[in-house]
Amino acid sequence: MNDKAQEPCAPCGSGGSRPVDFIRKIILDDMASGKWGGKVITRFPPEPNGYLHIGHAKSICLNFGIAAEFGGRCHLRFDDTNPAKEDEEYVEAIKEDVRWLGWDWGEHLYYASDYFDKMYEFAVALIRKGKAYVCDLTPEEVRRTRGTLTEPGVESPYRNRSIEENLELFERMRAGEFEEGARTLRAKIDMASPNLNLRDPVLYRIIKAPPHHRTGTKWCIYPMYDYAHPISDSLEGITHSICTLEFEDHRPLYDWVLEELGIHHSQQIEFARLNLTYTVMSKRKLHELVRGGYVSGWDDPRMPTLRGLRRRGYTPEAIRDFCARIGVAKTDSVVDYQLLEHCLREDLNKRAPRAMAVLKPLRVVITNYPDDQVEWLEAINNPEDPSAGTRLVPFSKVIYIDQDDFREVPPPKYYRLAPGREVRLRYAYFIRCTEVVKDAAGNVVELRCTYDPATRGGNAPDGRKVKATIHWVSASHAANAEVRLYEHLFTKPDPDDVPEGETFLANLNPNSLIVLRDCKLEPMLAEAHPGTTFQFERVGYFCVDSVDSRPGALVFNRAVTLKDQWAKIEKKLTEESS
RNA sequence: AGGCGAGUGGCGCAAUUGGCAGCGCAUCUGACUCUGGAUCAGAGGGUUCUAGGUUCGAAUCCUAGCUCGCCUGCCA
Repeated sequence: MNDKAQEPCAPCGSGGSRPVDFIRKIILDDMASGKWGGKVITRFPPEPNGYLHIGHAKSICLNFGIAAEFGGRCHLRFDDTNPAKEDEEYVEAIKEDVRWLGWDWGEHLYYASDYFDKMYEFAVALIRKGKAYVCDLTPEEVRRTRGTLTEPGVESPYRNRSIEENLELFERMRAGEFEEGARTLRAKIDMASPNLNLRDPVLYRIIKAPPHHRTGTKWCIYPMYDYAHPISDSLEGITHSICTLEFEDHRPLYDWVLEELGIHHSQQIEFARLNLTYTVMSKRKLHELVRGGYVSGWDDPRMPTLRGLRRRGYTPEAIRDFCARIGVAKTDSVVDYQLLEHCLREDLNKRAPRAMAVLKPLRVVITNYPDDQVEWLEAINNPEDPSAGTRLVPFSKVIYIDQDDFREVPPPKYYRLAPGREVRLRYAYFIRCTEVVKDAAGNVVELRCTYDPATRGGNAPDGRKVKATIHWVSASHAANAEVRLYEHLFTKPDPDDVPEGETFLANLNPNSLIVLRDCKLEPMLAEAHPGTTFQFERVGYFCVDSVDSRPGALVFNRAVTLKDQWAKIEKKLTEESS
C-alpha cells in the first residue's frame, strides 16, 4: 500500500516555499470550508494509446503531488473507452513510468471499462428522463446539422422519439443489431447552444471492429469521453478532476451529466499543458517520429517521453523538481529547455560519481616517464559527496587527452595545453608540451610531453600554478566505448515554425545524434551497469545505455553537458572575428 | 463572427486580494577552485497588453478596445 502518499506534507512541495498555485488554492479553500469533508481525491487518467511524456509528468506530479500534500489519494485510471485506438501494450508501460517517476497509486488502479455496465444503466436512466435519444443520423449528417460557430444547429428528426422506442433501440444497439456508424445515443440538450459541446453530443457510438483489450467482445457500443469521464470520476469519489485547458469548453457537459444523473459531482479544474522549447509534445507527432524512423523508438534518448528521458540519463528527481519549478497556471506557455537541463545538472552534480573519459582521443607520450611503469593514483569519486570515497586510476607513459584540450595556436583566453605550455593532468602530474607530431596531411596525431615527477598527485611543491587541469586516460588501460552525443531533436525553439506547406519534420536537427567511436574511458567504467550515470569530468553527464551497451562493447549516452564557460568565450571570439 | 479562457523583465511563475512589482531559469561581472564544473558575491533587464475611469494610492476594481489560445470527431 501507499504509505508515502497517505501522509500529509507541506502543500508547497519539498524544498522550501514555492508559491501556491491556483489549484492548490482552490483545494485549500475547500479544506477550510469543509466542502468535501476534508477529503482530497485526484486521478491521473491516461488513455492507453501511447507512451507517457514530460507533459504527462506535469499532470502526474500535480495530481499525485496534491494528493500527497493534502493527505488524500490519487487514482491511476486508464481511460480505455475506444478499443479502436487503445492497446494493452501501453498499460504496463504507463504503470512502469508512473512508478519510475516515484508515485504510487496503491490499490487504486482503475479502468474506465470497469464502469461500462454502470454507464449503460446510467444511459438508460437518461433515456427514461427524456434526456437522451437514439439518433439514426450518419456521421456526415450529424456534422451537417451541428451548425457552425455562429449559426445554431438543427435538431435531429429522431430527437423526439418516444422513451419506449429509445429504450428498445438502445438495447438493440447494445445487442449488436446495427452496423458501426448507423446509430448513436445522443444527449438531448440544446442544438442552439453557443457551446458546440452542448449541441446534443454523442454519448455512445457503435464500435465492432477490434475487441476491447479488457472487455473483449462483450460490448459493441462504447461511451464517449464526455460521458465516461464524469461518471468515472463520480464513481471513484474524485473531488478534484484536474485536466488541461482544452477541456474547459467541455466542463458544462461534464457538469450536465453529473447533474442529470444526480450522482457525486467532482469539480473539474483546468490548467495549461506543458510546452517545451525545441520539443514536440503531441502524441500524433511523437507517433509520427517513431513510425517514420526519425528516431529509434519511443525510448530514443532524444524523445521527450519518460522512457526516452530515462534512457538519456534523466532522473525522476530531476523531472519532479522540474515539474515543481514550472508552476501551474492557465496561461499557455513554453518552458525553456534549459530549465530542465538545469534541474538534471543540479541533481546529478550531487549524486553522480565522477570519471575520466576522453571522447576525441589525442595520443600523448610522456617522454621522460619510465617505459613500463604504471602508477595507480588516487582520485576523488565525488567532490560534492565525501562519502563517495576515492578510487585508483592507472597512469603510464602513453595517455590520451581530449583533442579539445590542445591547440597548436592557442586563442586568447585559452589556457589548456599548447606547445611549450604546462598543464595539470587531473590527480596525476604536471606535463609540458615539447613536440607536436603531425601526419602527412598536417593533422596533429600525437603530442610529446615531459612530466615533472615532483608534481605527483597534481600538487607542485614549489607552489607554481598552472592555468588548467585536464582529464586523461592511460592508453594501455583504457576501455573503449561508443559515446552518443545528443542535441535537441529540432533546430528551432518552436518546431512548428515552418514555411507554408511544410511540417515540423522540416525542422529536424540533422546533428541531434552524433556517434563517437573509440572513446577512451578509465578502466573502472568497463564495469558500469546499464542505466547508471557518471559525470565525465569537465564534459558532462553520461549514462550507460540500457538497450545497446554490452560488456566489452560499451555505449554511453550524453544526458547533458556541463556548463561550459570556455564554449561561450570561444563563441564570442568567433563571432567577433567574422 | 459566436462561446470559453489567458495577457506581469528574454522564458516560466509570484505579489498577504487596493499598499515599496518579487522569485527561478537565462544573460553579464567578479571571487574561489586540482572539473573553464560546483560554490560564493554582485549587476543589468518592467509603460504589469492598450486607452480611459474610480481612488490618497491600481498588476489588482470599472469601461472600452487589442492580441493570443481553445472549440464545428461517432478522438481523448
